[in-house]
Amino acid sequence: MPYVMVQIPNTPAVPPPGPLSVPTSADVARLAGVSRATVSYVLNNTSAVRISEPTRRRVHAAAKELGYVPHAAARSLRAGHSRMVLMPAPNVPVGALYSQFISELQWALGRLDYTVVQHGTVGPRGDEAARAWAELRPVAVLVPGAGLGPQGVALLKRSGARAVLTLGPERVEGAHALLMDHESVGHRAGRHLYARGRRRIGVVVPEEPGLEAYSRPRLEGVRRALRDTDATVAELPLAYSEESGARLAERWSALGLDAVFAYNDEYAMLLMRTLQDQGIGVPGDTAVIGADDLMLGRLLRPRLSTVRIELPSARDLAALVDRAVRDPAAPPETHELLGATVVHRDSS
Amino acid sequence: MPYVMVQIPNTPAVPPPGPLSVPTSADVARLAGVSRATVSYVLNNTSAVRISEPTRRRVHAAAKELGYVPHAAARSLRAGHSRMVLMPAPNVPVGALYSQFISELQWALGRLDYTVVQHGTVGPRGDEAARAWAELRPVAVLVPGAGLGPQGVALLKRSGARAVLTLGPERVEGAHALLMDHESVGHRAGRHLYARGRRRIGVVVPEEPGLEAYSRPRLEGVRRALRDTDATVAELPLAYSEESGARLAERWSALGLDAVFAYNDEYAMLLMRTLQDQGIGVPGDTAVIGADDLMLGRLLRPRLSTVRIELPSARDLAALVDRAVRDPAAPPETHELLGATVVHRDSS
DNA sequence: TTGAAAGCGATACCAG
DNA sequence: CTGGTATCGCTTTCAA
Repeated sequence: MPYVMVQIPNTPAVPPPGPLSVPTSADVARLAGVSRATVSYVLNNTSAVRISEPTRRRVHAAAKELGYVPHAAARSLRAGHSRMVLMPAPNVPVGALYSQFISELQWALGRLDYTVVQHGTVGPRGDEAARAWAELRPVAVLVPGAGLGPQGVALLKRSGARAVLTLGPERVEGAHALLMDHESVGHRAGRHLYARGRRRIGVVVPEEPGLEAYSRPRLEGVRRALRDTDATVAELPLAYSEESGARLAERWSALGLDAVFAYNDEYAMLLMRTLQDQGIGVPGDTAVIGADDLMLGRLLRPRLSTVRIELPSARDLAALVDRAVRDPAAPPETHELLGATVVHRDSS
Repeated sequence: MPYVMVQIPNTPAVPPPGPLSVPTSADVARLAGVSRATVSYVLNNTSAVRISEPTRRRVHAAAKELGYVPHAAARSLRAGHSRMVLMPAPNVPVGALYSQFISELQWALGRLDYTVVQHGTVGPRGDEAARAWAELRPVAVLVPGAGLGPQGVALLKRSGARAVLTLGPERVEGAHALLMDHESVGHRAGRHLYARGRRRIGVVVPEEPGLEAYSRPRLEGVRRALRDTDATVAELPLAYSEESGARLAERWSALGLDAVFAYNDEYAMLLMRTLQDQGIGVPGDTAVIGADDLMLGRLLRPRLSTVRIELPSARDLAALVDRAVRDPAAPPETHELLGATVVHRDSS
């Protein structure tokens, strides 16, 4: 004989024991002897509704006793929106400068009551990753670097993102752009070296994958600075290892360069060391300039010249995100962040 | 006369136009002329159900046309679980070593089909933050550093986390522990300096907030190494700036130290530079040893001695997370990650 | 092979 | 002041 399973709606005969099941607002309601609606009102301090003080206390007590934590997904499903700002987690080793910036940005957005999540993306292609990001229905997406194309932006917006901001070398259709003009970093370096009388100029290009987005524009910037001059530019692949540095230094006299822009301060330190070990004088034989203005550079001897990059203030950027979220219809803004300035020390 | 609003369930008279609303599976179903169930079957390749090829194609076409992206929150709400592994985003400037490790871990967990989310926490207190993490109902939580207490762990578990792992100086009740034994880092350094004949030993303690979790154990390790010997230990507060370094160096002869463990390689570089600028010989007058074995140290002259820290392999750690998730009932494991070894170069 | 419907957890209407 | 209930988007039995 077939039997029928009868499920009593919303009221299991025995409350499921212990840590086996996660407490819900219904559990809190049951324990407090009120309805789920009341629980919701109390825990969210809904001002449109007055709940008596004894009831409030019972609800709070019940919630604490059960260790109740609201379910963010359920809440935002119901609400139709969240306050999640999504950023892809960097998948290349990223400098101290940048991680610091991320931290500050998180803090600043937190002040505005946003929650920042960094999503660990598998593939390097932004437009595919955009799909994974869109599944989380973030209210805003902040994408550093290149890789996100117009269709990625469109996908995110169709999925409810009220603002998409890119932080990178070029504008992307439909997104607010914070142009980090790495080309101008190279340009400043090239102009500086030229002004110092150098004419045969090398540019370090890191061999580590994932840095092309920065190294290419920097190289192009140097090229542009020296176009229509009597100076020449040589591209110098270099991995961040002593061996690679030594190999480059050995070839140095054959290269006949009198100056080098070393991509950043860390590569500059590596190169300076290996040049000095080869008996090549800095800045006498070869001038060296880095970028990023790390503490590191000030500690080297000779002190390292560098191109300092002014990152946008985290608070300003957070405010921009907030404005964009509040007014999604506004046309995408473009901000030029050209804070590249040469800090001339002793190595150039 | 009162009027009644009749809402036709699930079938708005006019499909909402354009990008105003986010397409749902119901929209896909309507466009493809099938039911929502069928859409779900097709898009998830449900093997228990056979769907005719023409239907599949219609569904896929409709999904693509609408730019449909499934709603992760709704899905995991229904499913009752997610594959999200949550980590707090570091809120202190963290070394290159560590960011590299995070990247690899994300990749390794991605291979196991987990999604890693770094949550930007506001307060530094882990137990309060735990509540915010719990709202996201992650399947596992991976917490570096100290700050998460037993009640934080309990809260996360009650909220459905099948595994909580801490990556830090000490065990936490209820969580799997990967003990990063910073005390032994200090111990190795102290023993090394003692063996090299040094007796008046300084230990740099960074003044930057947030690093105490690491600097305290390292200091204690040195103390332990030198207990019951004729050596003395002096605590040296130092901020990561040239001025702070210079101030410390000026006091140096008054301090009468013949060796120093400089917290890590970066602080060691700072200190070495300011000592040398004061005419204090390294290692002649004062031996210096750092930690972390950064490239940086090999490029200094004298080459920097250091304590190398073996981080666990990201793949192993990912596998551990996976095991813990699969078998939440298993008792918490404790893994000692004592990979601290002295790399003796020229500065000590 | 496809469709109808229940329900995951939380919120906000409306009625009592 | 409080409770019932529809709803968000999706998956998954159960029926047809």
